[in-house]
Amino acid sequence: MLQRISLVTMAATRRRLRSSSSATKELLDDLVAAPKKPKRAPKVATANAMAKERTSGTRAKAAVAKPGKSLDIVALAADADARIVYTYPRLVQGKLLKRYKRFLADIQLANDEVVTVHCPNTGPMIGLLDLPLANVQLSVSDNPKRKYAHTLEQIQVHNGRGLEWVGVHSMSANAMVGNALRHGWLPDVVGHALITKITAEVKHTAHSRIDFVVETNGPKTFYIEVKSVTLRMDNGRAVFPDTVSTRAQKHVDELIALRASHGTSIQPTIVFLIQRRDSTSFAPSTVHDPAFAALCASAKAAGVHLFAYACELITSSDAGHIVLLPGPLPVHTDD
DNA sequence: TAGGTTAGGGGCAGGGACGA
DNA sequence: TCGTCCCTGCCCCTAACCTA
Repeated sequence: MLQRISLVTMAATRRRLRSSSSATKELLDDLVAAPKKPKRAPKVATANAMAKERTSGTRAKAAVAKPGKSLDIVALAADADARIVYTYPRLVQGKLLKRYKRFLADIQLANDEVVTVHCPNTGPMIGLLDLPLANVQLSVSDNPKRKYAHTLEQIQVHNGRGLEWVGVHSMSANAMVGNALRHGWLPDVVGHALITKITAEVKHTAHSRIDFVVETNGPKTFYIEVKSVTLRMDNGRAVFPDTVSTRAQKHVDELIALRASHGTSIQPTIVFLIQRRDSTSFAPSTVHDPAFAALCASAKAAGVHLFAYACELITSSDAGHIVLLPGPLPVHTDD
């Protein structure tokens, strides 16, 4: 029986979340828990545990999904009041001097030391680089193999009304959605049936993986693709992508193909995770990638579900966590 | 032939998955 | 345990093509 449901007690969960030194590690260990072979301890940047592994290629007819990583399901949503989906055991503040070479940024720390950090967002980061010397939050890794110990996690932007933290770690969105699924915080996404199994990174074609496959005691299996959203327009609407993304187009195309090949036995779904709290709705960007927006409209018409959730960074003195905000937000695909 | 434009491809950093 | 593969997409370099 593949079903694995771990019972996490309320006290234990709260204890874990309070323990800043181990919270992230345990959360993420749980998130990617392997049945037998324990994984090595993830570092802060282990959001990459959910890193997508896809290759370009022709869209083959959906094959039988191959098993990926099984995720423990938290039967008792002990910390449902907090809805913490991600924890940074250690954060360092600084000011953004420049971002360059796609993966790098120079940051001035509080002691005036300038460090080069890894920037885990490969996009143009439109709207995030406007403020000179913007405040940033860095996570710190003790992995000796890393060239740069710091990872850029959050940038503070001005949204017209005030300062706002925006998460830039595009791969952490997968970890956040994974945790939300485990805790049952996305009932709109997977229906109200009992989740029996969550598998991450499931290979479903010769060249493609889906972020999550969620099985329930209902008739449908949910195939969920996660997209990280950082850009917000002046009208309060979050949009994705912020540049032409043929890869994102490909992913939507794959979900449409899944729907066409499997009918109603599976439910292809896209979850747009907005890594900021100041958005009131979401839309695929017709400005930055009209083809993607058109594909999303087609996908919706074909039966692919689109959801958008926002989250918020809560910081303490030198740590922080991400809280999933109530949702979903309205998704507009018709304009 | 020279200059400008466009297209294509590789490199970049980090880390998980997978196979040997 | 280790090596390899692959993901992200911008940037830069080179090649191909077009025009004057």
